[in-house]
Amino acid sequence: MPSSAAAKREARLDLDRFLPYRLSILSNRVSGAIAKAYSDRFGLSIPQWRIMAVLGSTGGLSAREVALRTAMDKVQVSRAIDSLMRARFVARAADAEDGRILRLSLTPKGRAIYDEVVPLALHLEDVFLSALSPEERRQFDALLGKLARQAHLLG
Amino acid sequence: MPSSAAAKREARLDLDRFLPYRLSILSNRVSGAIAKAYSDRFGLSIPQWRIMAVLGSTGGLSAREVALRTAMDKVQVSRAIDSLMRARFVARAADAEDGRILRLSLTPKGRAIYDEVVPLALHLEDVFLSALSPEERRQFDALLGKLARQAHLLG
DNA sequence: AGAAATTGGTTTCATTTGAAACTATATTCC
DNA sequence: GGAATATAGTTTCAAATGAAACCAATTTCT
Repeated sequence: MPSSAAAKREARLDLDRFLPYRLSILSNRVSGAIAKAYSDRFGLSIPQWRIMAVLGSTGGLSAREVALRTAMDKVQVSRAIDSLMRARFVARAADAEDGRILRLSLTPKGRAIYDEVVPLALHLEDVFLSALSPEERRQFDALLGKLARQAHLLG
Repeated sequence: MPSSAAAKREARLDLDRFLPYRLSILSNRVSGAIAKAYSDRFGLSIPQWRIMAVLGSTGGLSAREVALRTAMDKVQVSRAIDSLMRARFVARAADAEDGRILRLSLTPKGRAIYDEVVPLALHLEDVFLSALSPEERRQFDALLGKLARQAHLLG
């Protein structure tokens, strides 16, 4: 069933050349650097910030919809929302039609933080990507898209 | 201080286009799929497997060296080694010169597992990368290298 | 030589995490 | 209409995690 690279016996695997591993290291480094910036300046964790990010561009989502968009699980979302509500960054209101659903949105205070964090986020992305030329960025973007679709199938 | 993309006011940020986020999702999906395969078939966690992987290609490393190569922290390494030793996949012996150091290696049993897992790992990598043409794989490899170096600076 | 500082590795403790159980509302099926 | 099932969201409990404290062996400095 393996095809090309999978050798016969005495197979070797060099972690430094194993793409899933390299991807994981890179992602952790980048997320770590960003998490530190958010946390230092705004006291936000990555899950908290992700929720702010989706609510900042689309208000009125339910927790479940937030979970779908952020690829977080519902427990994590529930807990992050809890802390964001205690910090008064996020508010919620019952849905008019479905009593199980709570619609979430940024408070003015939350919006103010959002407006500060977004430029920081974009700046960090920019610094990270400054290692690539514009053409390379487009390539990377496209390749990431293809791989994401592929990974979706494996999942 | 931000430069290009960081807009003025009413800044928006679409998570789906934010590269650090996309990278994180992709990496988690891929690692998750691989972790499941290792765990289902061999009962190995990702940290455990990473240690097996480095010891498989270079025996006689110390825990510290393993930690360096795998980008894991020393607590995590210590614990994973503990479990691998209980499973008799890994053995260790005191270093002749430095009494603090314990040199690690795969046992025959560990080597046998390693020889089974490597083809599986390479196969999964292959399936994952089958979304890309050979040329695209080379590109992705190169871009990942550039970004890793860049991320190293930020870290 | 011996005190002080370093380094390899483990343990402790508090926090984070996720799976499964749970509550409450909606929907489906008879 | 009402029992059975499904869905939104929260809570519980056990395991994974990491920072800091810790132990032991080594090196450095005087």
